[in-house]
Amino acid sequence: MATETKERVLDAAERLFADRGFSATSLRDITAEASVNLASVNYHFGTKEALLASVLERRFRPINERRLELLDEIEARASDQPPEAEDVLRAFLAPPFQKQQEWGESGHTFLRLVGRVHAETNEEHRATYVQQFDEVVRRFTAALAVALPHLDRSDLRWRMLFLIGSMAFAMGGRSALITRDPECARDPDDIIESLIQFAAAGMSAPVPLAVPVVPRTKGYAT
Amino acid sequence: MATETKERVLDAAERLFADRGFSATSLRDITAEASVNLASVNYHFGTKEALLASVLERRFRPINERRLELLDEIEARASDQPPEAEDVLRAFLAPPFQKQQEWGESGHTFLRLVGRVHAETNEEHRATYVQQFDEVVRRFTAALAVALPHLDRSDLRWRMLFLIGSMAFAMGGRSALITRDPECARDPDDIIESLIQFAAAGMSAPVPLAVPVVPRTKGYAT
DNA sequence: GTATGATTAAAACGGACGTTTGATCCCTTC
DNA sequence: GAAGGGATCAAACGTCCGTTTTAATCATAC
Repeated sequence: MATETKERVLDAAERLFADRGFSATSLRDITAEASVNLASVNYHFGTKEALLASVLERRFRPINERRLELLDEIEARASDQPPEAEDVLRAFLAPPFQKQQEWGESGHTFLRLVGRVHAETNEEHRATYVQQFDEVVRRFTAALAVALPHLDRSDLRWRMLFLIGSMAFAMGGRSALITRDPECARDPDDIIESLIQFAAAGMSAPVPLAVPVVPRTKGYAT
Repeated sequence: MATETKERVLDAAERLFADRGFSATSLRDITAEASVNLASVNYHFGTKEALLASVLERRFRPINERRLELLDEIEARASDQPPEAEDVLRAFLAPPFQKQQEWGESGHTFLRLVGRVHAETNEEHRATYVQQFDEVVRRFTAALAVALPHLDRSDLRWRMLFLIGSMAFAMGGRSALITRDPECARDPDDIIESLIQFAAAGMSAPVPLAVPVVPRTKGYAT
């Protein structure tokens, strides 16, 4: 059956990419793990690169759809006043963790992969998935700009970068910092709440008065 | 000259590992970039893995020494009362960015590598550098536990994970979120300050169960 | 000048990689 | 039950990998 083989390959690739990274995982590893023939990857997906894109898209599409859905609700509910920053952050941060719970074990595997993909700076690889986030980033940046009017464009962008870093590491969740201490184990709902507390406070933090209101000119440094 | 070849290899490896990742970079890439013979890597470093360890150690040792030095000062200065969380965070976050400025271009390259290494979950690779952070993590965890007494052990660990995620992404700094917008360019000193604001607020955020929800003050200024 | 030990150079090693190829299977459709 | 076509299979393709080997080079001490 075609669909079964494709699913098995996707599952195995997701697991191995998450564990070892893209380059360090061979198609032979994947097909052995999936108990399918080596050639079936190229038959069904074309190339290894396209396989990675499929792995990511299978998970990210529903996550990003859910994010935008929640943001739509927030903006519809408070149409004339600015939305609460915490609500916007929740709409952004919660869906991956909730989908993880839906998806069970392979959902957890996927979150590790996400953390890894976020660190992939390779330009070619990045192009394969960056567009998946394009609309999400644009919409949430705009919503947060309204919810956090004390941040200028640059502050907002940088804090969003910090936010995404926190999220990526929370998703990975396998840092020795946490895993070595069984007392620190948490289920996804608690991680979401901790992360939202942290992120909401960080995003809402005042900016020091010294920061210039005037846009920074080029070559300002040194 | 022995030292010159080693340095050239370390510089090239640092640059290429940062750009492409460990597995995706071949020794032939590195030696071509460094204009040295292929065999010199194995001669001087033994294996590719050991080369990565050398690349990381060359940068991390002075950074972590500086971190501990600053923490020593803080703890000596306020020997009987708890230190300020922001000061502790600054001692942890500032050194990599300051060293980057000392080191110039290759310092910037290294920061990208750090972001990548933090996402490396491969167990064998991790073991090669985790011990470099062992004392740093232990000391700073203890200091933050004193500075932030409203956090229990688990909260503190998780927030430190979020913190390190923010730091790793700030170090990478090449996210499309930032690089696509020249207006958002910042020099390292400003990045440090932004990151410390974000991190201090996030780490200090109240814990919902322990403390009733504090109405968020719309912090426009201090 | 020559011996010596460290460094560089060139070439080759076996193996693993992503991908392609034809043959073969299996299931649908007539 | 024959035909057709998508799916699977074992095998092989050429390439690149990390590492090793062997020879040449260099500086220095005798």
